[in-house]
Amino acid sequence: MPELPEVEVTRRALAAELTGGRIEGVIIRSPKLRLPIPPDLPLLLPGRMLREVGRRGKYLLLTCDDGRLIIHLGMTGHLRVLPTRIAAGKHDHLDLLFSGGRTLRFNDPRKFGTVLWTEGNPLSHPLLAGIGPEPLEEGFDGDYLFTLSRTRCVAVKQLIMNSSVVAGVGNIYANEALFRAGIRPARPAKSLSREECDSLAATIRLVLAESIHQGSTIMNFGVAEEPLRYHPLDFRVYGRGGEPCFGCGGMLEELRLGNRSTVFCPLCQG
DNA sequence: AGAATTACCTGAGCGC
DNA sequence: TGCGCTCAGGTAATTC
Repeated sequence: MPELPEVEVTRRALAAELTGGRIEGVIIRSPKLRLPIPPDLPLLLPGRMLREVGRRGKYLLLTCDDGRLIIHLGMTGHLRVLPTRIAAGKHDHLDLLFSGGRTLRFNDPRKFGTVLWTEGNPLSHPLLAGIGPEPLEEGFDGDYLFTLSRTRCVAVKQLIMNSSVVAGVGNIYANEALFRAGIRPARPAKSLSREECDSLAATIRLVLAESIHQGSTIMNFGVAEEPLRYHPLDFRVYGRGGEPCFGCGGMLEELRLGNRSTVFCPLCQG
């Protein structure tokens, strides 16, 4: 599932491929997403140039003349740039037809994704206004985490997955960051020391940056026949419950926190 | 305010 | 082969 690194890799690819392109047509094949695709996109978008591709958390912001598309990939959504017109398939919801014959295609089997249009300040849009600091930018560090966690009894893993606390940390990277910081996921957030908050913030930044870097090197964005390859990393704990810890060889344990699969090493994560 | 719960959705993997 | 079941999980909305 796309998490922040996958969204960032997608952002870079879209920016490289489509910045400066003009939207000539819009085809809504299936508007039915959790939030429906606005039916007036085919009237609104043609003639506008794509100026910039930004990101806020896991939301992509496709800034056009006098407005922008807000796109979230949900659990199973993906975007592809097709070099030519290619017949649509199952779960293809939306095509943006660009100048030069290229198509930006949005596909999402599970329909958790989002495509919206806004002409106001995107950061004050209801979906984006309450999102916490970007983990890779100024404002997210151990000091911030420490201060914020003093009154929180919730498990630290749930805290860092809360988008109002920090943007874009999903289940995979929450598991990975806690393992690499040596912190047990079920620890009450308020029990973390200042040093542990420093370590956790730094580790979140590290695992996200690593994955963005590796993802960028294997991007195959233009290949129509294949799904985008994400996740170049072999995860150290995610999906490995019951298997040996790479650190100590002991068996990784699995439990559920906030109804999310949680894997950790009982020895390495004190 | 913080925390817990639920709804949304389909494909994959499983046991039988 | 196929049926029915469980699981995967980001986010918003709802409730406590």
